Amino acid sequence: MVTLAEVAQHAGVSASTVSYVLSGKRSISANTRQRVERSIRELGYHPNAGARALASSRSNIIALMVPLRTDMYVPVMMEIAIAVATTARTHGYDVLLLTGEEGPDAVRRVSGSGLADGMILMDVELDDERLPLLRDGGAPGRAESGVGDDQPAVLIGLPADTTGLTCVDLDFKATGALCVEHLATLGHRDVAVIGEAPAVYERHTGFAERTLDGLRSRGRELGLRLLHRPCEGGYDAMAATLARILDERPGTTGFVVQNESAVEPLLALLRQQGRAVPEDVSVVAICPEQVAVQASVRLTSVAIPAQEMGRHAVEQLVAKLDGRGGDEVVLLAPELTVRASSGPAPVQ
Amino acid sequence: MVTLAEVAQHAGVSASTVSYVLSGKRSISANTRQRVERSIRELGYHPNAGARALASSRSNIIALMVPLRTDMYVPVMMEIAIAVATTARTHGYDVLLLTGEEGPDAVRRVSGSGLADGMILMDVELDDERLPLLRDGGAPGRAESGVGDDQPAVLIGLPADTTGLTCVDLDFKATGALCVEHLATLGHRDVAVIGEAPAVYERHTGFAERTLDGLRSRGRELGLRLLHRPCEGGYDAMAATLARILDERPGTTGFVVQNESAVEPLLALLRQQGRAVPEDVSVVAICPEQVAVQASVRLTSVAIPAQEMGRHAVEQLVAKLDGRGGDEVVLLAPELTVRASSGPAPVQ
DNA sequence: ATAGGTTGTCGAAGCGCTTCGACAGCTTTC
DNA sequence: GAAAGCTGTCGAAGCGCTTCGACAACCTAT
Repeated sequence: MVTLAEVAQHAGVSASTVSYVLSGKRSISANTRQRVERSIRELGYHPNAGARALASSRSNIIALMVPLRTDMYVPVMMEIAIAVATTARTHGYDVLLLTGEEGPDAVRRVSGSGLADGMILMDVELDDERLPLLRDGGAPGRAESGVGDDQPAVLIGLPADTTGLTCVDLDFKATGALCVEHLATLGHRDVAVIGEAPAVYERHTGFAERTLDGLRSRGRELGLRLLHRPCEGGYDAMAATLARILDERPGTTGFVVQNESAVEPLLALLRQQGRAVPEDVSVVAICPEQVAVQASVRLTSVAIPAQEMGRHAVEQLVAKLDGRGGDEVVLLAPELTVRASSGPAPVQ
Repeated sequence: MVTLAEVAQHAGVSASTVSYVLSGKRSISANTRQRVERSIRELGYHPNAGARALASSRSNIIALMVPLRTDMYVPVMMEIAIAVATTARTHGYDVLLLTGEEGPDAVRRVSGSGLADGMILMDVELDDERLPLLRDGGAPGRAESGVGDDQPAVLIGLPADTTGLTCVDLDFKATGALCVEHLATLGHRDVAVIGEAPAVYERHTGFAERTLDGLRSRGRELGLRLLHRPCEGGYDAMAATLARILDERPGTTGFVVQNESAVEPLLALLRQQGRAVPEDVSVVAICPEQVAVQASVRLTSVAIPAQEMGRHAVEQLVAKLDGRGGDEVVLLAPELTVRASSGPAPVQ
């Protein structure tokens, strides 16, 4: 293991000079800098992370807490995680992967031990247990949580109460609104919403409820008749759900699908029943681009901008860590792309 | 920030005593231990990770390098990553998430800086650039790589040359063999293999080639006629591939699918062409369980034991870090589960 | 009773880095 | 031409922990 001191000796300068070359926190003459850089290269020096963290009380690590369950949106989660890791590196940070398993304890552990400088939380519930630990010392007094030095954090997702929190998310309410608008414009009156698995709603995951809110309130304004049904992924569950929907509202011509693992089953079932897409029924999905273009019918969809969310979250967090306070809540505007799965409602 | 010294003072003992209570490396009287533990609880003490790493030259962190690309097996990757994180925690380790982007440099950086105690690499290519950095100081002399103190590592996947490396993987050769055996037993003679995207083969990812090897050699023994076609995911690509296959071998009655994003398109296309599954054609998939049971036809499949691979990898690595050298190469035995997508070959 | 073990605790050194204050040698300013 | 300000470098303190050797206090075996 090469140390700072060895580099210093090799370059004929003091240790502090090498440190300043590395950090750029004091000016160094071009000459000295070059000698030091050369020594660093020749000796293959890498600063020791532990020593650095100890001396500077900065670990240059961001913790990312991903959901443990894999019952939804796996590709989205993965894409976010990778975007976070990649973006973090461009800012000189590494990423520590935490699972939701430990819950609030993980937050305490990481923040107490100085393992990470800040954290990014995914899969935030409306009233998440971890939030009290993250709010910056706002209203309820100091000793509210035990984490005195508030842990800089960014949420991907939106809890019920965002005071004192920084959040990044797709604007799911606008997303819902956009979907029904599109269908309404095409003349559809009876629209069914294939939602996430019931468990997702029971958990009070914000995005599912916000989407529904957007769908409903805009749907009402536009005079649509909306039927919402949660649905587990897979063919069988979708078959049952579809049967119920068509039983209740035989005139349904528009579908909004939020559960990506219900998309392909739905298309197959519709085909099987002789309902042509988009001639007889239109389908709008809320899903990653890739799913939309790879489906058996190219789907009209609102994309979930996973990468952008990950990138944004990191940038907000880095801004916080640098003392530049970022915005509080960033909602990314949804974009609907028209593809081959939606068209004018059939004349009755 | 509570420090060791504060805990020591609060408990009326010396700092080293507290340290020994924490590490258990020396015996401590029950009385003292309890006093110290009480102080730790009352003060909410968490050892500082940096200081600990510096003093002990152990970070208690495992680095996990995931592929940057998301062109294949995303759910598998995610499941492995989560299993790694979860298992690591049970051994007192945290997980650092690295993307393949940095390549060999990431290995050098992490191992040089002491950021992690060991690493787990996924998506290993047959002749991976990162391997020379990981082989323990074997044949080619000391200065072979620049990483003198060899970085303990475990690969998930199998490179061409495994000397000096610890690897965990599904036995893909046996997997391929198992698939053709199943089809042969059912009386199928003409079998088509829907492979991964061409890029996966060009990259010389071990598992794809090993599967093919197993399929071919066992297929030959059983007297099958095998046709292998790489295939991008999605409906259009699958349609083109299927057309070519049926054009070339109209008598094809068996399919082995390795690309999970080709599964559903294939089923849809077969249905569309009036070929019933499993009456007219049989389909065997190599995919995670979840995909197999959620498909529109419950698929006969060989499962990819993602969780088990992740868990195994961590356990091997922890064993290495504890000085108990693990096995060198662990190949998990494949298991074929018969479901509704395979049946006797039609009589011609 | 005495030499030799155990057991439980402490003090101090040191891990490799950052950072503060000091200062030598300049240049600028009136 | 002295005061004031830069610039570039160094030495030393210290970050919070682990770990080694020392040693008091006790417990055996002779």
